[in-house]
Amino acid sequence: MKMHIEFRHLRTIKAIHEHGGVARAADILNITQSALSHQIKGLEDQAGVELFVRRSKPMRLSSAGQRLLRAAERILPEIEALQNEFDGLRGGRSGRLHIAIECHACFEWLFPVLEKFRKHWPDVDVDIRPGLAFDALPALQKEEVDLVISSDPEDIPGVEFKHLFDYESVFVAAQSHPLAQKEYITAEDFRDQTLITYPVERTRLDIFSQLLIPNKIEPALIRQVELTAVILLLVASNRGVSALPDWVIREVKYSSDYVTRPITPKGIHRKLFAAARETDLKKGFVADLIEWAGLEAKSLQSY
Amino acid sequence: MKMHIEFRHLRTIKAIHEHGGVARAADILNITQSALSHQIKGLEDQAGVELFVRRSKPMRLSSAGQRLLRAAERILPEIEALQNEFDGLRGGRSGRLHIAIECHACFEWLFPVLEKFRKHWPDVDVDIRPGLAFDALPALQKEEVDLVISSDPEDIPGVEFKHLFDYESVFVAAQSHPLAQKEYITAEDFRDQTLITYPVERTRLDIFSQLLIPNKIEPALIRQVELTAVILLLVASNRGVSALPDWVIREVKYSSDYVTRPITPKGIHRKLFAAARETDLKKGFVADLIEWAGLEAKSLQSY
DNA sequence: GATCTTCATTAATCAAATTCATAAAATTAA
DNA sequence: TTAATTTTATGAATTTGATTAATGAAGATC
Repeated sequence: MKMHIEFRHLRTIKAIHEHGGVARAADILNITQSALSHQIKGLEDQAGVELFVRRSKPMRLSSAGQRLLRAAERILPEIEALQNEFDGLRGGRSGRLHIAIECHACFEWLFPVLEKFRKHWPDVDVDIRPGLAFDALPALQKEEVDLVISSDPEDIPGVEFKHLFDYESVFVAAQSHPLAQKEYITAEDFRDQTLITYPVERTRLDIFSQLLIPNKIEPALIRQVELTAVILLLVASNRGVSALPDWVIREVKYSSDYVTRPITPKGIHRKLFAAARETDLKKGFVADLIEWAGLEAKSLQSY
Repeated sequence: MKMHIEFRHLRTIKAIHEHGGVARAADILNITQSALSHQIKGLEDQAGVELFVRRSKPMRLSSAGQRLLRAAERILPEIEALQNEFDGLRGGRSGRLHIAIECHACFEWLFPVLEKFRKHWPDVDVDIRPGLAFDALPALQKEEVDLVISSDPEDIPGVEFKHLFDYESVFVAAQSHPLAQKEYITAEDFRDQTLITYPVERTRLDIFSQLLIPNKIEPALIRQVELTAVILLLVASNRGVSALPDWVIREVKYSSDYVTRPITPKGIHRKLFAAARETDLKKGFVADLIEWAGLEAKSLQSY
């Protein structure tokens, strides 16, 4: 009454069927014929079912045996794929790279990087997860995510922040907008404006975290828009103002009817980092992605 | 460097994930915590991959571990279903009943029987296979098929023929047909007729095996038609004559513009049998099907 | 900081898969 | 037909490897 079905049994059934006989199967499986005979007997005992028809000599699968064979043919490839995947994982050829981005606009430059990445590391399972952007760093520690794009480095054991590039958060408005006349923009200037932002928490928007929250200023109206191109469109047609990373504006040029101005006399300057677990940084594909992200960033700066 | 992935490992991964921790999982699996620890270590060694993150205490699945979990959740239900199926098989509740029919017309009375059967034995995998009707008996021995409906019992070891019912193969023609005047039909009568038959080999048609072949008579034309109703339609509209089991004609009455006559003075009388392996005859569902087939046959006779 | 969990490790034990040697049954060849 | 060959089954010995018990270390929790 012991002995469960094991992979060994599935392999046995498959081999016996494919090579027509226990002896031949035993050869293929590098095992004695006796072992297979015992194995089958054991399996038939515990299942309480005849797996083979023994009327004629090279014994054939019974109907129950055929049912088992079908299961084997579905299950075995699955487990082999898994083994291969682990082999690839060990060799660093395959793996998982789930990226959490804290900065919404980062889609813009991340996509071309991921395109290149996909080509070079086809066996790596890439994904972007903007959803859990809030507590991305804990998720990184828990291995729920493998890379975080963030502007706020923290000192977390086991997690390393790699500097990607610097950027400036700039004010954008239509050419005809009154504030377009000013040399630079201040917090006060936003008080009676319609501010267009990405649909994320305020704390994750530079304009709030760096300017409006410290100065306790609330814009007249906030309008949330998903796509960068649409934000710029709305700004150009004077439906509001916005604050965006400088490279976004250089990249997306659907209209030139807007102007940019620094925010505060010195401007809001920020850095962007890629955070990954130290153990993962040794992996080729993680290192590559970070390197390519830096390169892509540079090419954006050089306009 | 030994140890393959086994079902035990899949169950372990699943249990650890579901119950959040090795100790709790061990409890569920009726095994010591130590055993699981060893098991995981062994698996990680052979896969060469860390399956768990051990940074924090109730340890969590790593990305590789999550991949393994996904596989486990696909594979385990499959093997459990198989176990249940075998349990049912042992109890005679489930099983396979693939039927080969040698007589084409038998569809007619077999379908209602199978309807009843399906209701009483929902876990039995029923199928009709008219395709391999030629060498059905060898297929029965090889367990490629489980029941054969045949008119020609043979003495095969391990196979038993159960008598179902007697029938007569009768001649059918339009009322206006010249042969409709005769008391009975002879082989000679077919020489200048268009004979309508089912699209199967001649040897499997009573009219050929019992009359035309022994008498070396060839009909003027043979037309093959699949459906019984269509055969009777064609006969009624005088496009040819046919020979069918008497119960078929009683059953299908789309037209009454045809008459039936015995073939030869005594008529062609035949018996129909169900053949099954002796070992299967003990099974409840096989016995039931044969019994119900007999009953259905009787109800056909009683018109 | 003391206590309680949770997991890892070592050595011993125990179960079961495999092997070896051999028999039995069926198939094929002579 | 017998003889030779192939194929599967069996029993006892062996080896493998999974499990356990006992204990230690490292977090977590209060």
